[in-house]
Amino acid sequence: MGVIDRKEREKVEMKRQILDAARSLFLEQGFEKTSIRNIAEVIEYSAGTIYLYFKDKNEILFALHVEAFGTLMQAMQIGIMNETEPFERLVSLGKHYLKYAFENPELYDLMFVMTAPMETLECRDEIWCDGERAFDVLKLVIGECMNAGYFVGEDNETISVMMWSLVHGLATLHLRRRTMIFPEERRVKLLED
Amino acid sequence: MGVIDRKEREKVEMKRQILDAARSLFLEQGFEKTSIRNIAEVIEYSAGTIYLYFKDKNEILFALHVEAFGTLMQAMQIGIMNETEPFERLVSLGKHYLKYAFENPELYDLMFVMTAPMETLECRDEIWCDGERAFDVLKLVIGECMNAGYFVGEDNETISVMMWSLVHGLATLHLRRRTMIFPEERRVKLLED
DNA sequence: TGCTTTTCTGAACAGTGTTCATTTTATTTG
DNA sequence: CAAATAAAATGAACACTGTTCAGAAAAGCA
Repeated sequence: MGVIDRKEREKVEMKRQILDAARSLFLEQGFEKTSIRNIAEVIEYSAGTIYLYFKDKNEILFALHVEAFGTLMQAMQIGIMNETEPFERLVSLGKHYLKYAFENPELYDLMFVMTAPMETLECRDEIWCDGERAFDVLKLVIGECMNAGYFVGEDNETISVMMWSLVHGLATLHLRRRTMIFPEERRVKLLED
Repeated sequence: MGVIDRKEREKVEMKRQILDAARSLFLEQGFEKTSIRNIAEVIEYSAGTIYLYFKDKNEILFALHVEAFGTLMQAMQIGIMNETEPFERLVSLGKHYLKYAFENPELYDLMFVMTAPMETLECRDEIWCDGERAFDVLKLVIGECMNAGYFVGEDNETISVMMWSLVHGLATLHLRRRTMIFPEERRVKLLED
């Protein structure tokens, strides 16, 4: 029965097609302004067909959310690999995080800002375990820094929250305002001592 | 002609009624899920009537946005009044900012997160001048701190952006996740040295 | 009282997410 | 190969959305 294997492949390929079209449209004109019919038109199917592959418009968003977290994690991993000295690692991690946010502003939005349509869904818990894994990476790097004598007398988790807050705040403020003209990089270096 | 004065009063009162109903519904079920007909039903008028007082659903959101910034500014002013020593002022400012964000989570969202429906409008510039005034307050307080010898060798604007990023990040992360269980206050104190 | 202006309504339009009976297409069986 | 069965795709339909606008109702003025 090679047929059922092929069917399976066709199914995931169809999902891919839908997700690609959806991402492109979401990032181009936003989630709310993109209709199922729009997506259907792009992939040249009828609107109803999409509901054979995703039960919801929200489920499409959710799938894209998971993907986006995957690529962010990848970017963070690269940030870690590049440096060996603990503190430099932290700086590199921050830089790559911001780089990702600035290069994929709409995706970043989709990950951290657009909770609104999600919280209707019951996925609220599972959706953030990706986020927590990213947070674990940060805690790990900061742990190294503490071992190297950097944040003396402070709690790891506290420092991690601080760091993430700082960088996340930097990201969202930048994405929503011009406030800082260009030198994002210098800031990352200046901030810790 | 006291009549036209009364008409004017009735007009602003009607606007108030609409805004109150809209705020309540927005904060309760979200912007997108609230329809003009919902608002109309609450104030016991027909849907069309609302368009005699606001040209858009977005304009209603905009009006609420302005109001929310007003109350935030108020909260910040109180934060400043309470302390005289520059650094304690900064801490108090941060605390009151966070307090406001945590006590009015949906309003905070409305101010800083829900840009999505706004950016369609041309108001992008005027809408943020409120935000910049709040930022000016921060710069002022930080300026005092620098005079008192706190952030040596750093740029005022840079520090201000850092501070705001940190606090804003803290706010949004907290509003979107449980991550930090309770001790938000201690953090504000720990962070600067 | 009539006449004018303001306020309000409710039907209409084009769009939305979603469902489902029906038709088209693909696979398996005789 | 043809008939029967299973799978996939359609498009009409439903209840909703924001928004507009001709006409009805109310209020102000002479």
